[in-house]
Amino acid sequence: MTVTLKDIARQVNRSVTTVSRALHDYADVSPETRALVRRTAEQLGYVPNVVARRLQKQRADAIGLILPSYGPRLSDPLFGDILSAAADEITRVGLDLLVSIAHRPEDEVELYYQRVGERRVDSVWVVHTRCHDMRIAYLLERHVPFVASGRVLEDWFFPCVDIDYARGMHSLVLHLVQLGHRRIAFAGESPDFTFVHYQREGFRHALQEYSLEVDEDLIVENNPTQRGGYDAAQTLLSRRDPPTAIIAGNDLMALGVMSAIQDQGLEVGSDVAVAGFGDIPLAETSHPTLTTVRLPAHQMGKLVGQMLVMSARGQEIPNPYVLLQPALIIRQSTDLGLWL
Amino acid sequence: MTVTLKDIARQVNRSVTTVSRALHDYADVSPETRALVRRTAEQLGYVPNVVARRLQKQRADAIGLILPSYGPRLSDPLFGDILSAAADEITRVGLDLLVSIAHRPEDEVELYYQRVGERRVDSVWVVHTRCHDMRIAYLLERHVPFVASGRVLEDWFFPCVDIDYARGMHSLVLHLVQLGHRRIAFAGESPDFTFVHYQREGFRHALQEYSLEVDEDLIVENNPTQRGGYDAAQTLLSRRDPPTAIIAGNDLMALGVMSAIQDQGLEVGSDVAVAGFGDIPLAETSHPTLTTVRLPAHQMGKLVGQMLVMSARGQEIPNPYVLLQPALIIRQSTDLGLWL
DNA sequence: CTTGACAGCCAAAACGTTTTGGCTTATAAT
DNA sequence: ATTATAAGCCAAAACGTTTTGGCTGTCAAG
Repeated sequence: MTVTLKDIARQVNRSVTTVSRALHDYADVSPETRALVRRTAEQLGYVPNVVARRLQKQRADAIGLILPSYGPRLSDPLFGDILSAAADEITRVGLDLLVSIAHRPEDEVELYYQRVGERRVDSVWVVHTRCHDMRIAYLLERHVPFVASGRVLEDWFFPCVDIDYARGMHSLVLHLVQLGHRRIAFAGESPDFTFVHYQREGFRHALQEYSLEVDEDLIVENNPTQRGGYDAAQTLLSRRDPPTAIIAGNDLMALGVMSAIQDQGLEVGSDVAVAGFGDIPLAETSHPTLTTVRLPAHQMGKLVGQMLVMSARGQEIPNPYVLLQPALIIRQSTDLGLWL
Repeated sequence: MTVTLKDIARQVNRSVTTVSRALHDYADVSPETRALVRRTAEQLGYVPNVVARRLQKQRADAIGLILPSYGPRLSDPLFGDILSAAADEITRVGLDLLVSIAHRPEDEVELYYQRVGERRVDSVWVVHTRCHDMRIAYLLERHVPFVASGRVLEDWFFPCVDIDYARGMHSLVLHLVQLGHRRIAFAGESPDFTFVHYQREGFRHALQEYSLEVDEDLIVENNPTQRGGYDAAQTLLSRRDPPTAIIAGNDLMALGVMSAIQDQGLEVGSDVAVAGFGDIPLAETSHPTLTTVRLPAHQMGKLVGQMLVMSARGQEIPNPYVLLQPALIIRQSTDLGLWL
């Protein structure tokens, strides 16, 4: 049925050893034999059995990704881009990318342990880090190779790619300050997540740098959805001294913020400025178009993928700590002059 | 370093055979031995090596998904739901889900062959079928086990889950006809895709059923994005006898259609009715909210996952052809009376 | 006392690769 | 004529598991 090295060996009257070595271009195989083996393998339709190879080589040739079903949605446009870029780098070199779903945080850590213990994967990819991430503590403790997309606050050493949210926030605040805004709000996800922490930190620092008072009541938390943005904006706008600008933790929230403003009979851009993070496709086509911080998703995925490959091969990662820079994209939601 | 059956065997003074059989609850192991083995395995932290097991059992215990990077975006909200539901069913029973990325259609078929040939996977998942799908022809010809989400037009027999787009379209047209619409347009993706074919077919049939003329000029094709919907709507509205209702092939396109209508100074719902397919979260929060055909994404993923598991195990699939029914969700974009 | 059944155990083979260490044979150097 | 070198090949072991077929001893039935 399925063709093995043994079949080729029988056909060409050589040993399995020689056939294997011929296919791997070892020097101790004569050119004639090599050619013969090659030809026969081709003709018989030989395909190496990766499972056998893995057993012998004691490597899984695979990378694990455990997706929290409760956490970052697969449908997040940016995450989709990151994932496909990383998957590309991983499969390009013949490794597999295994995707599992975890329903509860406890399951998640358990799954990491299983996957690595069972030798299903050589390295794992940790996404959506928290400030104090027990997954990372666990993996470090067990010496499991991994790469994280996202930092932690602890001073631990591990390969990690992240985006400089603080700086993105800084340029956003500067932009708003230059437009004359003095009361700026931030509505983001739970600050347990590292990126939200850095968004908040960048927010506070920037305000201070421009000598604005940091009003903690203008920093609110909600779900990372349109609904969450909508609700957060309603809360903010119903205060007796509402903000004149609202920065949302992601673009979907920003769209929700815009809806809330419009539902209150106010105009986005003139009455209240709005900005988001991400630059998803919708940001460009919303009404008004959305000012946002463009996150280099593809680049991030590509880098993570490359680092995961090195990690899985047990190679040293030359540059294990990368911080990517985002770009400010100014559109109508903060600058009405951009109305066509 | 890593604990194997041999280590346990040495420790408990039994053979590897007995240890293996003890752990698998074979009857020819005494209760005492079984308990001893269990305890020792636990204490030593034994985790079975799945690669060795796979080699012996001649199964990959894995399912392959090859995602066209050019085709259905991972970021499609519905696809994300389908994927996570399917991944859940697959990983729940200990199988792996392997994700690869294909950049060109040719690569894709090649990847299928490789993955199966190399014994990386036992079965594959074909998504986003075309009316005449060369992947399916190929897999059938080579007797590769697979499950498709989506039908083909040929009368081939293979396990497949799909959604009854024609019926969804039918209920949408009925809804619009009841509201008095006589000139209804459809803007969808390329009819090469099976689901678009059935959307169009359902569209034509429904019009005929309600004795409306089928104007082929009102059936247009564009990209499955907001931009595509926007452009399609502009084309349709610039005709000398424009439609009074536009059905879009998916919700993102429908949002684009709404933008185009609004940009022309018309009102969505009163001047032109709009409807979509999918019921993504945005549909509920857009202005106006979007009438749409809700597609049972989670259910679909779950079913596909279960069928893939059976397929990978070489089991007979009891019900290999399932057609799921969608539900019409009426909102403001077709029925202004629903404005709050 | 013999026979059969059964409980409990295990050696060995198998899955398909890669690697190790050596074995020939031929050629070149002494 | 011997010795060293190299080219070309291969048997066997290893990776960790499961399965096959058989072995030994005990006990009950005849």
